[in-house]
Amino acid sequence: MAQRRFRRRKDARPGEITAAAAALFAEKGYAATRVDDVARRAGVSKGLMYLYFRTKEELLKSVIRSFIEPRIEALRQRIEEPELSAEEFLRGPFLQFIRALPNSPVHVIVKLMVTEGPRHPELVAYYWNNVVSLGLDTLRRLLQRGVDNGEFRSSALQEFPHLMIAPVLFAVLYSSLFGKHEKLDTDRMFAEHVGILIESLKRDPRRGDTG
Amino acid sequence: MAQRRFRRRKDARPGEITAAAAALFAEKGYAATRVDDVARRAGVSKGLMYLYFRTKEELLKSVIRSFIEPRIEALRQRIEEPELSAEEFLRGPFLQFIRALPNSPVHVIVKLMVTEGPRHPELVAYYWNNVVSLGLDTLRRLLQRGVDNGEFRSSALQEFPHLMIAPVLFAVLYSSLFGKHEKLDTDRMFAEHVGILIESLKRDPRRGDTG
Amino acid sequence: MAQRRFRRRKDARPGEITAAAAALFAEKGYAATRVDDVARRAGVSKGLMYLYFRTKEELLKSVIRSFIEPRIEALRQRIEEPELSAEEFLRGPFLQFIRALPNSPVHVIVKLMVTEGPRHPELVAYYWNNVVSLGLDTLRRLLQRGVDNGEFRSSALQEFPHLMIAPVLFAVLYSSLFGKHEKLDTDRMFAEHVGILIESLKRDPRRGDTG
Amino acid sequence: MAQRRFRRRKDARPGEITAAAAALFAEKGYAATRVDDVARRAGVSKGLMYLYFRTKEELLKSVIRSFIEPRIEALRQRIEEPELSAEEFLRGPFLQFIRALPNSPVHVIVKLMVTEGPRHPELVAYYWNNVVSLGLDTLRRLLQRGVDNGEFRSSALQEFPHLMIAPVLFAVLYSSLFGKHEKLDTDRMFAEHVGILIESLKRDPRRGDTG
DNA sequence: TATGAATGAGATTTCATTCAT
DNA sequence: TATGAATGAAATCTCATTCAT
Repeated sequence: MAQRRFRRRKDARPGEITAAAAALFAEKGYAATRVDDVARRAGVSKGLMYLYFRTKEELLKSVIRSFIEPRIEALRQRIEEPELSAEEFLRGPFLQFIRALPNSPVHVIVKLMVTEGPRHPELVAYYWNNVVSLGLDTLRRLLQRGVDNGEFRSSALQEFPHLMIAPVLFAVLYSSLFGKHEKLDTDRMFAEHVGILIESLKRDPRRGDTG
Repeated sequence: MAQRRFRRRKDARPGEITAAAAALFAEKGYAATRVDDVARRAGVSKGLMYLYFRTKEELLKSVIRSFIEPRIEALRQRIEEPELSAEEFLRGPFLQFIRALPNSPVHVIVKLMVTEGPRHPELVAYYWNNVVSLGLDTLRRLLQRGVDNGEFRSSALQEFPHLMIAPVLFAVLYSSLFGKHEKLDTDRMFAEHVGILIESLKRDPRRGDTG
Repeated sequence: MAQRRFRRRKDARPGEITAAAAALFAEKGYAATRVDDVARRAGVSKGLMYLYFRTKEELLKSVIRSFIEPRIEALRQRIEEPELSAEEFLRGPFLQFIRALPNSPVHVIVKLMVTEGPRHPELVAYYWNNVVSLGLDTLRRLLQRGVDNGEFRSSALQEFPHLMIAPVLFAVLYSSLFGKHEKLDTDRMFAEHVGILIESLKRDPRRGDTG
Repeated sequence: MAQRRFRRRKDARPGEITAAAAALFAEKGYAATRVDDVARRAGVSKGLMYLYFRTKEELLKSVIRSFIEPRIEALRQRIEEPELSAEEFLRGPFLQFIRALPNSPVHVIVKLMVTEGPRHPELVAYYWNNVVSLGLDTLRRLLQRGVDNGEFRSSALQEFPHLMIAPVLFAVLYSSLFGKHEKLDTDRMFAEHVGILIESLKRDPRRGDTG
């Protein structure tokens, strides 16, 4: 009988609010975003927000979790694709994966971690445990497989797989900050990057050395 | 009996205040730092702050400028050291330069640019013009010298010198965020990074390729 | 047990606040009135004030408008009462109108215009358009009617209807300033004033002259 | 021996400061004028101001006194010019006197009295005693002389000489506020005003009446 | 659930006044 | 005298949070 046409399913609400918050946090930063703004963008009253998130900080945590959680599984699954050689994996799925990142909302979480991380150690720990160390382990295992295969030489990259993803972090921040000044062709840059890595991994161990 | 409230040192004050602000901005972020805090840390009254900086934003701009200005000259001077070969330059002064960065206050400016940049395009432009594009140009010229020398092959790195410094940005942020979780040996990582770069630049052009 | 803090009367609030502000501005002047005072007098929190008026200046403008708007129509309507001769109008409704002014809150707006006008040209323009020039026009039309009637001679008063209301401004300010020193009987003074005006308007044009 | 070329006579200082303050108070109002502004305009350091005027209020009082004092004598002297008939006096010296006012700095004191008077009763009393009541008395004596002469009839103007100067107050404020909207020809308006007054004072007492 | 008016603590900013020099 | 850097109390303004409805 009543007017229930415009009533949304209430279960969608928290997600909608989190999404609105994520967009605004990315745009203006956490501190500069007013709860009012989030409510307006989510099409919800301010009071309702406090029904789902007890404080603004809760909202921040929710935003961060909402970015990490759906990606954990994806990350885990990408790990071993045993049909491919290590080099094929790097030139294929790995390159494809990192190419997608600059156009994805990772920049949101990167910015939030950079700005708010120092005041929220538990978020940092959560992110480190569920994303960073997981990712680094995966890369290490990949390199090890290459070494075991005989594809790759043993190298310091196994200690510093960070170097494999550093350009991704760089590209994400660079594009978001200096996009107006320089349009970075991240696709080609990442291809070059992977090329360099593989070159190094495959080089004749008798030559070259490292400081 | 001592405490002399009026210290009369007009010339030193702006610098002292800027330094205090920089420290706090780095620690807690711009928004979360109260003008009061800066004043207290600088050992100065709140009112005096507004004698030197008309608004909190002016203070931010001053902090950013104070980081950039003294480094512009340093950057310019480091450019060409003609006695060295390009490779020697990379393994010597360049490596030394980037090794110093994670322990320097760069992380302050990186964080500030990431957080406040989007709302202060003129600061971003200033930083891009005076630091970023200058640095990239320098690297490009170095690579070109190597190519002209016959030391290096011609490569896509000339288009993407960004890859040469990406690990620095990475390390700065990584250490500041995850320092508690992993102590990154940036000295060795950077050495490995330079090694990889040179290996790539020197490799026999008949082999290798790029995706 | 009673005091209900939330009174929920959105529609009434702006008016209540404006009224409180008007009273205080009149009493102490705009600059010397603190927003806090207005809030307290309106029985409202400081924060709420800024929900309705974005700055203290907005509040001032609102006060001024609140004085002018309701009077515009009154002014318009008083214009022509065709059953009365021009003289009858002056001795009747006109006299009655100006007699009411010194006891009305006009002094508030007069003071505010005098003090704050110079820094708010748009308010001055608004007041001039909606009150002053309207009033002067009305007086001119009245005089013209008298001339057309044959009641009045044609005179310089038609150019300077200002002279007809100058005593009102005078009385308003004089009473508010020197009320303690001299109690001015404005009723009788205005009657004398109207008498003088009519005497002048009706005099035999062959006699008298003007410097 | 020393550099005393630029040293002003210290006795001129207070006057210079008062003049600067008067100009600024007139322009922006007392409250909106900063002590700093006055110092700058007077070409003096802020500290020095406090040597001559212990508080900002002292400065205000000084400004007001500086306007009143030099005019008291002038007013007294203008009183009786026995060679002239009352009408000649009104059409001559009186008209000339009031014509000068709108172009003089009276508007400064008028504004200051209107705005600051309510909070400084002693200033109001001072002004009333030394200017207002003095002026009204003078006008009353003039009218009395006319009546005694047989020039004028006895009238309510003797009770309300205020009506004789009301247009002056009006013109001063009107010009200062609405000068941009209407350029008032105060010379002609005052002439008309005096004409009306004299007409009334001289009219045949058998006719006319006053409500 | 849902609203948004209302609060109040706390932030930024202003400015008369002081005081070492 | 003369300066102007420095102070601090008080003003304006902001915003996360509450709560009557």
